[in-house]
Amino acid sequence: MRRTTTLRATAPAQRASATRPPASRAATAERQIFDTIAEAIAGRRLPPGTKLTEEQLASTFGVSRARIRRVLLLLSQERIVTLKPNRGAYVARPTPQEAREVFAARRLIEDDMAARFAALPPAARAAAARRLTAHVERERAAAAAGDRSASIRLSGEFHQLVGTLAGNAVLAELLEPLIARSSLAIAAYQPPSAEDCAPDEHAAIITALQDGDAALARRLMAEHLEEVEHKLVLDGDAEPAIDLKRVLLGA
Amino acid sequence: MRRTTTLRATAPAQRASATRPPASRAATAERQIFDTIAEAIAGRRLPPGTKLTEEQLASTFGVSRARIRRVLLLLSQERIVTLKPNRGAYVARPTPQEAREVFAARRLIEDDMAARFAALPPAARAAAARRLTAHVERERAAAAAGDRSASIRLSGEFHQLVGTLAGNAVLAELLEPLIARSSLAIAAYQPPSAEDCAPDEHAAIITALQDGDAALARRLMAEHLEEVEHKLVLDGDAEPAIDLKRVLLGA
DNA sequence: CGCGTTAGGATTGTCCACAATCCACGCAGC
DNA sequence: GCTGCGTGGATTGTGGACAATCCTAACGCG
Repeated sequence: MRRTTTLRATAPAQRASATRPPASRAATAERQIFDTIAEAIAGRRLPPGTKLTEEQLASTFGVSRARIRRVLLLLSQERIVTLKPNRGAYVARPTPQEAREVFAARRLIEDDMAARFAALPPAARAAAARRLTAHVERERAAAAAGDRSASIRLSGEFHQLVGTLAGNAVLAELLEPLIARSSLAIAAYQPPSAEDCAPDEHAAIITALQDGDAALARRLMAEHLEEVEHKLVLDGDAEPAIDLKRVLLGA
Repeated sequence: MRRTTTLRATAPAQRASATRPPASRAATAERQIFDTIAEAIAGRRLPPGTKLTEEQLASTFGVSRARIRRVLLLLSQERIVTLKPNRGAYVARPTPQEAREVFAARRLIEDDMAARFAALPPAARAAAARRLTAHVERERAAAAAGDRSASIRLSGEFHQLVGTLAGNAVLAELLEPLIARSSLAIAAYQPPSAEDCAPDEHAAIITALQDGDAALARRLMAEHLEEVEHKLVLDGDAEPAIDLKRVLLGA
């Protein structure tokens, strides 16, 4: 037997809000599997291109293949996983173009969210800022402990949290897969030398949000996202197959 | 046998781009079913709350229940359909809050798209504007023919087309379910007296886009969306169940 | 007469076995 | 030695059967 891909069952943070206490047992189990895989991908323990065999996942989580199948379908809907017919599921590899577009979409949405957050009534704003501050503390702790995977996850969750607290749930839902796709783009295109997203920038954003300084918050958020994007190497080396075709057509 | 819900098999416009000519036969069949149902919902032939029985859908489309099941899962991901565990699938009924948030998200995204479109290089912009104009012609024809369902569908497709032509595919993907959800909100909250989206407003937007007048295009687009939203009656009458509870608590 | 209870029927959820598809390897032919 | 073509093994896709769940309605009891 070949060495199976490691998928440690770290219980990830609950996704969205758990409305119903009991809910459906099956549905929650499925969500846990979803979150575990999504988190492993976002945390870059499963790099782009990794094959996700149904059987392996089924035995890993101790469930039937049918359930894995549904989870993979859901993951493919978020563009985190690519489903090739009769070939199986693979961790998605965004194209440079797609990566740029994802970041553009994030800038648009998160700019609006920053403005929205800053416009919150003072009391709610203060409470929300406290939650953000507590979150950044956890980011700092993970960074200090050298836990790279946790750092990455928490950094994404920071942005998600800003969106959730900003008060438009629909926009926050749209943001969620974009953050995951960003992480995928980073995994694919960030040179190993570059540092990840520092908690300090997040802290600066919080200060602006807390003060209700919408203009500053938006500027900092935009700069923060641009900085992350600019660390990526998105030019050059297109797909080898395409290159080949061009060579043949050009020759 | 009871009268089955009418789901005429009008072949809807191809969704996104059909990259591969053969592709997977099953996948395309599934997409067709998806599109047919989605279009029936968006066209308000299936109003919010309608029960979507797996068996009925399966026999209607002549496929197995398993495939219907996948389609319903996908539809529920787009928030067009609500999946209640052990209860089945229902056409979603957005809350007033959700409806407002959907329109807010649309304003944000479509404002950006209008700006993007207006900033296109002149040649591409002219070509794109021609496609929009051709589309509005079809809207006019449907309106003149009194085909309400087609009018609604084409009106949604206009916005989708602006997004597609504006050049950010990721944003255009995000917009798609938002348009469907808008249609659902309209079905739920627009009084029967109100008129639908008129093609003339679309034509005015096209002119501004064509001229590269970003400021005007953005303003017209924003006004257009606001007008649609303001026709809805989103205040008052919360869920009856909630009302009951409040009465009991208050009494 | 109203409420709680309990079968009945229908619908959804799950699993399992089989069919279809595809890649990798090996082999003949040039 | 390289190219092209079958064959084997593994993996995915599909259908059908069965189990679990829930609503409806009738029934009996207080």
